[in-house]
Amino acid sequence: MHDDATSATLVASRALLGIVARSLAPALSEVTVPQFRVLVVLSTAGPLRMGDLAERIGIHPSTLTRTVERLQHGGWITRAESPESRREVRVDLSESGAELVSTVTERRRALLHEVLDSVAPEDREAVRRGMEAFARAAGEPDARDLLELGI
Amino acid sequence: MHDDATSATLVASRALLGIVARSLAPALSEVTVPQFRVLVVLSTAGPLRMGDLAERIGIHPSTLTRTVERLQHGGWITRAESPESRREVRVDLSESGAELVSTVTERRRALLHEVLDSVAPEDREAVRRGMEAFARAAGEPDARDLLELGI
DNA sequence: TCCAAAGGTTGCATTCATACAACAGTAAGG
DNA sequence: CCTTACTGTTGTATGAATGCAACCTTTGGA
Repeated sequence: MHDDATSATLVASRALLGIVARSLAPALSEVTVPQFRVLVVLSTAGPLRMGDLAERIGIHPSTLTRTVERLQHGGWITRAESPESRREVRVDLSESGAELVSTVTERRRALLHEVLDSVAPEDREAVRRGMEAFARAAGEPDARDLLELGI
Repeated sequence: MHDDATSATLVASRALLGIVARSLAPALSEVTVPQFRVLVVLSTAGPLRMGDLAERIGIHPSTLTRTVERLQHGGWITRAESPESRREVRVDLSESGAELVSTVTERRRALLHEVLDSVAPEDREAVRRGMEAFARAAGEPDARDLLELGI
């Protein structure tokens, strides 16, 4: 019965994907997708130990060592001995790293705003209400799923 | 003025991304993202010559040669001499390849349907109308943008 | 004090994507 | 015909992600 809504949402999802992709583009010219994943996790979870970070992302610690090495070299993160234990390594976003992530978010927001500017005024309330209802029904997406796309 | 709608859309976009990611997961356990890109282009554009395909995806022809080699080896595409000119190579989806792509689309549709199932009935019309209005305002996303995400 | 567990890193090996340059075969125009 | 342009592939090189196994440090417990 709500196949119309499904189709409409499918189409809208394509449009949204375009926006997401465009918001991501500048970041992906600086770092790779797996690298950006690391930055995103750090930006939402805060500083983490290598092991925990690897665990969250779902990669082997040795892989993370190399990726983090590259990120540090690029100045996107900081790596320091943990204050608690000298064998633990604490990774955190650098200023540039935090900025890179927030650039993406802001750009996405700006692009959305732009689109909504061109929504017919009489439809705007439906968009707000529809999107809210949809988000409510979908619930928070699993972080693991989002990471798959590097987001 | 429509900041509420922007925020709502931003949140909804995260939910949608989760769905897109989940719909993509099974395919990405079979082929890589760049490989899937090739399949998607073929599924929308139909059979193409190597050169045109490389052009659409935006990669070097020699890169495509290798990627196509892997896809053919996996049985996802077919490669044949063009009927028009013996120096041209015509690439097309195999049955498995077409199936892989449609699996993703169908899965996405199913997941969306499921979410919409749990939208409060009184909101359903708003979702449909809102999504339609949004998609209309956003327009067709640039194929280049979508490819960025491998979609 | 000494040994086992915890936490990371290094060595090593693969796979993939990527591009450039050089090349081979084919088509088309003169 | 013969030369030039077109099409795609091979040779070569690089960089990134990835995992496993071995290893070094540091902790913590006995």
